[in-house]
Amino acid sequence: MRTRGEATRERILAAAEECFARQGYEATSVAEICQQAGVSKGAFFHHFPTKQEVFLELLERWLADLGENLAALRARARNVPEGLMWMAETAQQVFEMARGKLPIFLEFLSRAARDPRVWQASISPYRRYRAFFTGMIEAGIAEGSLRRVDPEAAANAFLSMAIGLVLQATVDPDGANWGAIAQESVRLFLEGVQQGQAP
Amino acid sequence: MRTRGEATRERILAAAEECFARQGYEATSVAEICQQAGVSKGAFFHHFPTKQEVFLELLERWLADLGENLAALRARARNVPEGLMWMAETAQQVFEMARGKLPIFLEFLSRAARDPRVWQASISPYRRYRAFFTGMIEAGIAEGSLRRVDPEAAANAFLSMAIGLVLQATVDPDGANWGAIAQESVRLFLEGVQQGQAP
DNA sequence: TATTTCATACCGACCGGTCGGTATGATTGT
DNA sequence: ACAATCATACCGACCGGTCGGTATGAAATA
Repeated sequence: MRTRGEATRERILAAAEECFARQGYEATSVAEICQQAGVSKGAFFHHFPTKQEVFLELLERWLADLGENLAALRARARNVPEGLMWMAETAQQVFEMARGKLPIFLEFLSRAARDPRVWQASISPYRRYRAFFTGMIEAGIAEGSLRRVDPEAAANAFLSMAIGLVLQATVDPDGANWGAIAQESVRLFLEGVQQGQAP
Repeated sequence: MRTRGEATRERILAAAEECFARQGYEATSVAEICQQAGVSKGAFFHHFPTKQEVFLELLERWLADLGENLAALRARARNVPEGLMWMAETAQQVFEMARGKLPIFLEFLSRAARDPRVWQASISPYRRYRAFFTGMIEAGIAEGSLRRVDPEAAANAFLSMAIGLVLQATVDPDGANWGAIAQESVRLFLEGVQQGQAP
C-alpha cells in the first residue's frame, strides 16, 4: 500500500464488502459504505466511477482467489480422488469461516443473471472451473484412479454438487453440518466413479 | 375467480411475477406492476399490504407447485431409480419452459438469506424436500433397487446436485444443454448407488 | 533553499428523480 | 344505503451521482 490513495481505495473496498455481505448490494447505499470506510462521498467517486464498479472489483478478486485455492489443492494432492476429498475438507473450513460472507455469493449470481457486465465477469471464471474439473477427471482416468466415465458428465455432476452444497450452506447455515455433508457427498461420488471401489 | 376483486388480485400477481422475473424484485416498482396489470396503485394496496407480501405469495405458490410435481412423479414411478430419472427428464422441460422465469429462483434465495420472513417461507418447504428425498432413498433401499448407502447422505448429494444444476441452468442457460446434463448426472449418481449396477 | 506550480486526493452540500406507501373520494355491486 | 373495490393525487424519505472548491505534497523553477 504505497500511496495514500491506495489505502483509501482498499478501505472503501473492505467497507463495501462488509456492507454488501450484511445487507446486499441494492440495500447498501454509497453513503453507508463511505461512513463505514471513514471516507467522504467525494473520495468514493474519486476512486470508483460507479457503485457497480466496486462490486465488480470485489467479484473479480473473490473468483481469482477461489481459482487459486483450487489449483493449489490439486497441485498438492498425490492423485485425483485425494484432491477432490481435500476440496471437500476445505469446504468445511470455508463454511465455518465465511458464514456471513457467503450471501454475497448469492447476490453475485442473482445479479449475474440479469446484468451483462456482472454476467461476463462471473461466467468466464466459472467456465474455467468447469474445464478445470473436467481436466481433473480426465487426469484421474489417465492415472488409473477413476473409472472410464464421461469426463464432462462427471465434472458437471461434481460441480453441480459443489454449487448446490455452497448454496444450501448459504441459505440454511444452521440446518446441517454442511462441511461434513460435503465430505460425505464427495465420498459417495467417488464411490461411484472410483476404480475398484464398487462394492 | 368469482368476484371482481379476486380477478384483480390474480392480475396483480401475474404481473408481479412477470416483472420480478424480468427485472428482479428490487428493480421492479409497484407502479410498474400496476401498469402491467392494468390496475391502479390504490387497487394494489387494497389487495396487498406491502410489495413484499406479493413476493411471498408468489413464493408460496411456486414452492407448493414444485412439491406437488415431485410427489406426483414419485407416485407414478414403479421404483425409486425410475422416479429419479423421471425427475431429471422433467428438469429438461422445466429448463426449456421456464427460462426467463428461473431468475426469480435466485432472487428468492438471495432474499431468503437475509429477510427472515422470506427465509421462513422458503426453508420449511425446502426441509420437506430434503425429507422427501431421504424417504425416497430409504424406499429404494427397502425395495432392493438401491445399495445400502446412508439415506441422508445420498439424499443430500442428490439434492445438492439438483440445486446446482438448476442454478447453473439459470445463470448460464446457453452454456450447455442442461436438460441432457441433468439426465447424465442422475444416471451417474444412480450408477454409484444402484444395486447390481457397478461395473 | 525558497517558492511557485500543479496533479492527485479529498470534502460535503446539493440535485433530479424514484419509490413505497397513504389519504381521500369516486364507482360498483348488492 | 352501504360495503367492497378501485382511481388520483400526493407525501416524505432516500439514493446515486455531480460539482465547486480545498488540502496535500512532490516536482519544477529560481
